[in-house]
Amino acid sequence: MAASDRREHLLAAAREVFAERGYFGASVADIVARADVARGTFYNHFEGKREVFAAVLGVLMTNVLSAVAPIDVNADIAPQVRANLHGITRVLAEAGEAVRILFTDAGSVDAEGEAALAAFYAHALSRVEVALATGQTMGVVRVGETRQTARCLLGCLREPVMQARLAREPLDAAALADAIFDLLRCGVLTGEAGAASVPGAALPR
Amino acid sequence: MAASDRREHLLAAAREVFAERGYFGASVADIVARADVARGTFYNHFEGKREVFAAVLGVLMTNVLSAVAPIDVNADIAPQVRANLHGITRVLAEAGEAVRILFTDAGSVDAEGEAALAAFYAHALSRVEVALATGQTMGVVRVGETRQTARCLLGCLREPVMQARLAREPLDAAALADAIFDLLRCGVLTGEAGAASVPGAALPR
Amino acid sequence: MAASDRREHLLAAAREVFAERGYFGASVADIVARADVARGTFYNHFEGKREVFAAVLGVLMTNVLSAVAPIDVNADIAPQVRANLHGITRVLAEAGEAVRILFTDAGSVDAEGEAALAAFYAHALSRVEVALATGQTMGVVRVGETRQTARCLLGCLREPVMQARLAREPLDAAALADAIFDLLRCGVLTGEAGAASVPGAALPR
Amino acid sequence: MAASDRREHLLAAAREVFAERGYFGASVADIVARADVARGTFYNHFEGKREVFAAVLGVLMTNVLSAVAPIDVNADIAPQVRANLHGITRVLAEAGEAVRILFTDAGSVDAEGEAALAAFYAHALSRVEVALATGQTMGVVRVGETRQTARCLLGCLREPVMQARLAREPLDAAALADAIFDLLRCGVLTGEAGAASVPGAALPR
DNA sequence: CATGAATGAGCTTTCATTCAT
DNA sequence: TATGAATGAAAGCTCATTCAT
Repeated sequence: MAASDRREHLLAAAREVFAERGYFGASVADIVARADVARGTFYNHFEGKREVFAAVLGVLMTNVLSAVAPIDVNADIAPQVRANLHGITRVLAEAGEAVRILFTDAGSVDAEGEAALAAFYAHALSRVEVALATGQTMGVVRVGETRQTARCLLGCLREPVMQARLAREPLDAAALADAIFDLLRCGVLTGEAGAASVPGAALPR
Repeated sequence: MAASDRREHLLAAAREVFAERGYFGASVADIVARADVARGTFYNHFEGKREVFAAVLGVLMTNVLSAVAPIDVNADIAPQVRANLHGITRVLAEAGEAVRILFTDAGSVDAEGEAALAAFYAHALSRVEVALATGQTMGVVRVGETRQTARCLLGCLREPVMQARLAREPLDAAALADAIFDLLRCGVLTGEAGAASVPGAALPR
Repeated sequence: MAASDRREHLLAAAREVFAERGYFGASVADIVARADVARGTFYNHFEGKREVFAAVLGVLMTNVLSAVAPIDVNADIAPQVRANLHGITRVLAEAGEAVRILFTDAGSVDAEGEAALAAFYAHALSRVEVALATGQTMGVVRVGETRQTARCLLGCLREPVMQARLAREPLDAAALADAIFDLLRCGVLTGEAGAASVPGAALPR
Repeated sequence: MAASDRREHLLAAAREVFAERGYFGASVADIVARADVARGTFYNHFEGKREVFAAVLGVLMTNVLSAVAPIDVNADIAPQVRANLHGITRVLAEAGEAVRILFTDAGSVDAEGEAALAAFYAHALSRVEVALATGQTMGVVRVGETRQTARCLLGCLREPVMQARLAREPLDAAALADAIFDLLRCGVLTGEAGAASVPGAALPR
């Protein structure tokens, strides 16, 4: 078997095992048993358990990020946002159990892993924040704070996915995307479908 | 020292250590060192590492749940929702680093821990769903799917809290609660502050 | 068993195993089997294989150095030198097989070990060199180069000891000490028992 | 490349690697990397790591032994001894770092290696002992014990060489040979340059 | 109850060697 | 003969847990 094929084979096995047992619950022995290779073979292709986890994680991160298309500001915004939401939820649904690697384990491996995850989220969130700010300038996003809102939107993606996994129910990517879109449309998009008043000012506190 | 004090003392030490290092990064040695007691003493009060973690987690879950007051349907709904949001975010902010125990580690310990977490979330989410359904009946919540929406709302709480932790920035509980409330008000609450049209029907799909 | 007794017990076992198999041939499993304790017990008392080796080596170095008494320059020099030679060879003979730890393994463990050994020898050799220089001033040591000579004297101790071990013959400490002393007396000590002429000048080169 | 050239090439690479890292610190991977050949090629030319080490060691042993010329009993003894000393130290100086292979690693590989080394030394030492005994018969060597003395002489060669390496200073072969020769001349050679009295009898014990 | 030394299963990793190409 | 991916035995080490004091 060619070296890169073997590496992919091991990567797939590792992904399965990490998805099933988590980073700490998975042993290199589990991975090589799943891949049906000898222990040493694993170490011919990866530096160790830590590195293969990073590689698996990297694939997941790339998949997610590549599911988001840039917004064309000259076209209708809402359909593009909706398409992106569908794209991401579809990727997450395709990842199946492996989403736990990205959403649960990545943050609990070690300090370095936490830093890598922080960098990933910082990147993703800044894209969302920029999009929100741009939308505000264009008048398609209601004015207001963007940082917490961006994080909330991320949570709207992450949480339903993880909850579906916890509840052992299949993830309906389309339904989730629509639910989030509805939240967005009636919540952050202005215009005929949006809110008439400035949020945070209408109610006495 | 009385037995129950000793237990509380160990529990506090365990909470600190788990918050700093995570479940797998924390050792019983760390906990007893933090509590300044002998190893054996630990096992006089807890069955083991697994159980003390469950106890720490239980306290956190109870704190969060107890921060939510029942909605009085005869009074204004919105201010009550807002108060509850402020209550939860305040509790989470007070938990500080320990939120990682609830939001990150709890789901990666083992299958049993995952089941416990699933039960906790099932409980919490069902309360939100019931509230949403009640609100729909009362006409204060827009009609539509409730399950994914409830999960999204949970994500709106969890994610900003965890992102603040990852970014090593202090959590501004009030600002977060307001941001979520704005999302709610313009997104899921109907009436004068909400959207005029039925979500999901306005845009061609 | 008291902690320090256990440590001594393990140290003795380690010394035996290292003496028999050498640093790399010895495994921690061998040591704990010899000491008849569990693996973990070993790690309660030593940081690891490397450290227990250093501890064993430290004992040997201390034993050797403490076998050498300072020379009293107001008394006869020769008998004191002779007594020191007997002291060292006796210590080395008592060490038995363990001399290989000091004379063979210490230098091949790693760079750090080599540095430690270099420091030990630098210390020991500088004492010999100072003694030679002092002797030259007093007129009891023939004039000439001291550094290589000091190293030769060290070799006169080390080599016969190691050769006896290699030949699997018991080390006759007294006979060795006398042989070295004879070499010294007729070679480096001047006076009636020494050489009459200046070395290196008598023969054409 | 011809088979024997390939073998020499690997042998040279192995010698360098063993000299730098020692037997246990060196891996076959290091050797083939140094020789810039594939792993399998190594095993086409040598049975394994153990054998290539033996081959490297054999070259070193041969070099050292061949540096010693037989003594012509009809000519002056002293200059011949002196020439041999210079020959050996020159060979050792030329070996550079590789002397550690002969002087340090050879004895710590395994029981078989120790036996090989014992045989080498037994051979070398018996030549020295025979020379000493012959010298005694001829009256050019002082009477007395020869075995320990022969070992001491070996130590006078080995130790300064190793100490120079440990101290990371270049080996001055000529100076060392002279120092040893001075020791010999005033210590073991009788006659005009030697000691007047019988060693071991002059001092009260 | 408090203590802390002892336990040992289980982990990650290394590396000399093999063998199909 | 050259190659280099695959092999797997064996190593050092960790740490949750036990139990005699």
